[in-house]
Amino acid sequence: AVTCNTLVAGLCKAGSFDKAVKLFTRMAERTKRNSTMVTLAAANALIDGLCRAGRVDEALELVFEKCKDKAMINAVTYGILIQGLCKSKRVEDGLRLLEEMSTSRGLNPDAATYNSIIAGFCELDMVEQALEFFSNVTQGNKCAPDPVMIGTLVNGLCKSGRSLQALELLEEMDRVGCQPSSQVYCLMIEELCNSGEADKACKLLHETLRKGRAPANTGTYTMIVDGLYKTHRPEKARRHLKGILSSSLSAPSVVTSCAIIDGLCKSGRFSEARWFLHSMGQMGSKAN
RNA sequence: CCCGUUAAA
Repeated sequence: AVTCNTLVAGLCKAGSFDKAVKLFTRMAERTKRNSTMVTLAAANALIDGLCRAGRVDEALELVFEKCKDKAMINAVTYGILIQGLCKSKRVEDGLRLLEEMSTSRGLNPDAATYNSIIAGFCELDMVEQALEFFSNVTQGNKCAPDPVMIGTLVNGLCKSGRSLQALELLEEMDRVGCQPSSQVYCLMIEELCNSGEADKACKLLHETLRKGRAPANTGTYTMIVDGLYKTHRPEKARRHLKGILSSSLSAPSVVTSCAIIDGLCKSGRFSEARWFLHSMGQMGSKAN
C-alpha cells in the first residue's frame, strides 16, 4: 500500500492523471479496513496533482463538497490546497482556508503551509505583507522560524531589489539559530555582488565557510572575486580575500582556495592569482 | 512509516 501511495504521487507528477486515478480507485476498493491513512496519502497526492494542473477549484470542490468523509482530510490536505491557491495568486483565499482549518477543524497549520502563504505574498510583489505575516506567525508562537521561510523571504526581498534588507534578515535569523540552505546563501551572495556590495558578499561567504554552509559551486567564488575587484580598490579586494585565509578556525580547504584562484584567473587577474597563492603560503595554507 | 512548502548551477 505504501508503494501504491508513492506510485500515485509519481504518476501525478509525471502528468498521468488518468492512470493515477485508476490506481487510486482500485486501492480504495481493495481497502478492507483501517488503512485510511494509506489512502489518505494517495488522495492527497491526487489533490496535489489537480492543483498543479491549475485545477484548484476542482480540487476544492472534491475535498469540500464531494467528500463526506472527514477522515479523508488532514493538515496536509489543507496545506496542499492552500499552496494551490497561493500559486494561482489567490492568497486571500488561502488565508481564509488557513483560518478555517484551525478554527473549524482543529487542524494545526505547519511550517510548510505558512511558507506557502509567504511565498504567495512574495509572488504578488507584496513582500511587506509577507514579512508581516512571518512575524505574526513567529512572534505569536504559532510556529518557530523555519529555514525554508527564511529562504522564501530572502528570495522575495532580493527579487524586489532589497538585498540589504534580505541580508539583515539572514543575520537576524542566524542569531536565533535559524539558517537556510546553502542555495539561499548562494542567491544572497549573487544578489550582493550584483548590487555593488561584493565586500558584504565576501564577508557572508566567510561566515558560511565557518558554519559549513558554503555554496558548493565555483561560480559563486568567481562572482565574488570579480565583484571585489570591479567595485573596490585593489587593496580592499585583497584584504577581503585575505580575510578568508585568516581568522577561520581551520585553514580554508583546498577546494575553497582553488575556487578563489580559479575566479581570479577566469577574470584575467593572473598577477592577483599569483599574489593569492603567495599569501596562502605565508598564512600556512598549502596548495596542491 | 507513505502525500504538501522556498532556493543557486
